Amino acid sequence: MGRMSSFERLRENEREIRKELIITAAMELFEKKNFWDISMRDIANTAGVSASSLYRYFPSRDDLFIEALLQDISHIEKLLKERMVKGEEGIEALAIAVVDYCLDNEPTFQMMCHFLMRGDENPSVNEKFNSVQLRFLEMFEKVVKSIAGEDAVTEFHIQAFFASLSGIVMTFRHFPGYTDDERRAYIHKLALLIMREGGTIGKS
Amino acid sequence: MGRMSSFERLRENEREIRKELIITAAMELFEKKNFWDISMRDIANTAGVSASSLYRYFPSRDDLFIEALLQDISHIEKLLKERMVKGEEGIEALAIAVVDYCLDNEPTFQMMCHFLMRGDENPSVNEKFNSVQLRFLEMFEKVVKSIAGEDAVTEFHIQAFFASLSGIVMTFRHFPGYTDDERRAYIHKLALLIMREGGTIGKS
DNA sequence: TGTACATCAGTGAACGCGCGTTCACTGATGTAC
DNA sequence: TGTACATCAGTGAACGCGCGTTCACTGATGTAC
Repeated sequence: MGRMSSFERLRENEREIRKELIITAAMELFEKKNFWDISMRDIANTAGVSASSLYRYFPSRDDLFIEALLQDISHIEKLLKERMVKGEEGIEALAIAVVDYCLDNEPTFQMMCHFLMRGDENPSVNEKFNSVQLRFLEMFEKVVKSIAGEDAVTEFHIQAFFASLSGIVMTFRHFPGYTDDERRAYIHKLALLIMREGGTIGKS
Repeated sequence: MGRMSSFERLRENEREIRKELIITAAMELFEKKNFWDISMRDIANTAGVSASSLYRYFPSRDDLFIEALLQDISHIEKLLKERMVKGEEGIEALAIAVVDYCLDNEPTFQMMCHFLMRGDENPSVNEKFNSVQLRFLEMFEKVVKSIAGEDAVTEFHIQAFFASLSGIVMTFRHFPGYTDDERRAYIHKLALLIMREGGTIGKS
């Protein structure tokens, strides 16, 4: 960044605050809409600015949402840690917590899947998402190790583990013929199955 | 359907054949394009008809692709069985085969994820996709049981199992910093981890 | 103190695009009597 | 055999939409001298 006058720093701060406000507006919309149905105009309206203003702060819609995703990481981390402190313990409780987060924050989950699926297009967006993905996995690693101990688990296990959970959520999130609660219970069950007995299939 | 004259039956057959040709055209495009970048006009051009003609056969784009997905099921089933016959054996080989299919047929995988993620919108499409999803899972169940035996596995295991594989593929399909081959090897590794030692995390 | 200039947040209007889909129509084929 | 009618595949042109994004501009604030 180099030297900055106090004024410059102040302006820079204000700029960051405004970015923050825009992202907050976007995340408010998550309570009302699908990730895919949120337009730049929606976000602008919610933030109380014009659509063109958004482009002063984010080069594109994708860039904006990547930053929202970045926010979510710390949000999730905090939430998981809280749940762990509250007496729920062990990797299995963590898995349930992760699943619940995905179910209770659909647009975040949609957003993540969106970026995972589109591995092409704008290279700058891609690069940003890649680093977000890495931070995600690091965050999970950190949380798992704080529960199971430093050496109990390899990086690979953790990765396989969280990727599996998202697959289960994705596959059964709208499974037909159940109420929301039943679906959640079902997903919990499958998640625990993976955690506990993944390896026992066909071995008995 | 009731009684049909021979002429009516003939016409009905021709109609089915034309539908087939359209779907084939769509699947040809899978070799060139993303699922999301294939437009009705693209399909029409490839099939050698006008875009408006497609609507004589399919009420909407989604309906068209659902039928393509339906085709894929039998395609995958055949392919998995072939691989199993060729001497590769066991659930683990099956997992690798499934992963490979997803990696080698990106647009099919994208299409599946697309419908899994959009659990709203057109209800008729939804209903169709739900039945496709059920058939998918039944197909996997059938294949697994033909390998591991009728009673070796529960429905739940199989579901958790395939959902996990798709999660792993989705998460690491574009993981940065690897070549395609390395990525594939990495995904194989994670898939096998889930199959073999899912339950051992944090238990040692 | 005043004047000329630079910076930047913010805006309304418009661009440009491509999409899925519909519409009114043609022309071929078969049917009824 | 001929005539009137029904059915349906197929089409080109257009609809209608909403999107992300850009543009030319205003107005406030700070800076240089």
